[in-house]
Amino acid sequence: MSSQIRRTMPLFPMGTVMKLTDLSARQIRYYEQHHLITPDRSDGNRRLYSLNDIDRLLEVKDLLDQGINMAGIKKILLKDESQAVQSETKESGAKPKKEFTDEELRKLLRKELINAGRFNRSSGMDRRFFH
Amino acid sequence: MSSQIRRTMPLFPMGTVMKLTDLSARQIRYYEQHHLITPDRSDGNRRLYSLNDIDRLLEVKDLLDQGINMAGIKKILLKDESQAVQSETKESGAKPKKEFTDEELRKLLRKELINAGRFNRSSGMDRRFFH
DNA sequence: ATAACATGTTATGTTTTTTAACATAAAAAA
DNA sequence: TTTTTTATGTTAAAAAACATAACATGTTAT
Repeated sequence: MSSQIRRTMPLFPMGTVMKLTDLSARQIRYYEQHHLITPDRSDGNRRLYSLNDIDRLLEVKDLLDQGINMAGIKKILLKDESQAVQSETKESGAKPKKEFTDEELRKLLRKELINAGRFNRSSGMDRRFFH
Repeated sequence: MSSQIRRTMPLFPMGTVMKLTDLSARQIRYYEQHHLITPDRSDGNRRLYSLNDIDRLLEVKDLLDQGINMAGIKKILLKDESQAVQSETKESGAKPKKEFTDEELRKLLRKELINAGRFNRSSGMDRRFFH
């Protein structure tokens, strides 16, 4: 339930996303224009990308590498979303939206960050090897 | 092996870290002054924090909340690191350091980002609910 | 009461990001 | 084969974020 919060949380600025995806800022904004991603904004209007956004960008990149053009990519990536909107609106009509305070979000995120990659830790090895 | 890369990778700028940890920029830099974290820098000298840095900051915060002062926190958090340095230097003396190209790092990270939180996905539900 | 601590505040300079426009090579359509 | 559309590069100006450093201040310990 709370798991989605992490992956949709606006965390990364443009510069980081460029490096993670190896896409240019121009490309990343272009894909946004085409509604393939919808990053959040900071108070100062800076784009902030989530892990889901990055996933999506990497999908776009893969598809482009396969020679598929924007039109095709949109069909592929945005098609089950229209369905999703339907099922979501249906559902959200049924149950009331659960809201979180900033504090609650922070706590959830903290737990999840601590757990993220936990499975990689063989009993504190990381602490030994990486200050 | 590659797992550490993710947690030590410089990803988050100050603003994000402030929100994730609920610490002030001043505090975060202060803890750095005391060597409790050692964030990387961007080309333009901006601090970039890793998941490990954030973990560490949250540890510091907890300890402070418990009334422990910097001196104590340093003892607690930096003590097994000196040991770590030993065992690390020992080991690194034995085996040659494995280096990665930017490209390799990107690929590793991509895989790990895709996997990060994978266990939260019940067969694409997220895609349905959180485009 | 004094000193040391932990953090806030302010000032100034630098880096990063944004938006918007213009440019262009390659692909698609005419 | 021209013409149009696509996908992306480049550039410029303004705004936001961040860096460092100095000074200020409420607490805690001596």
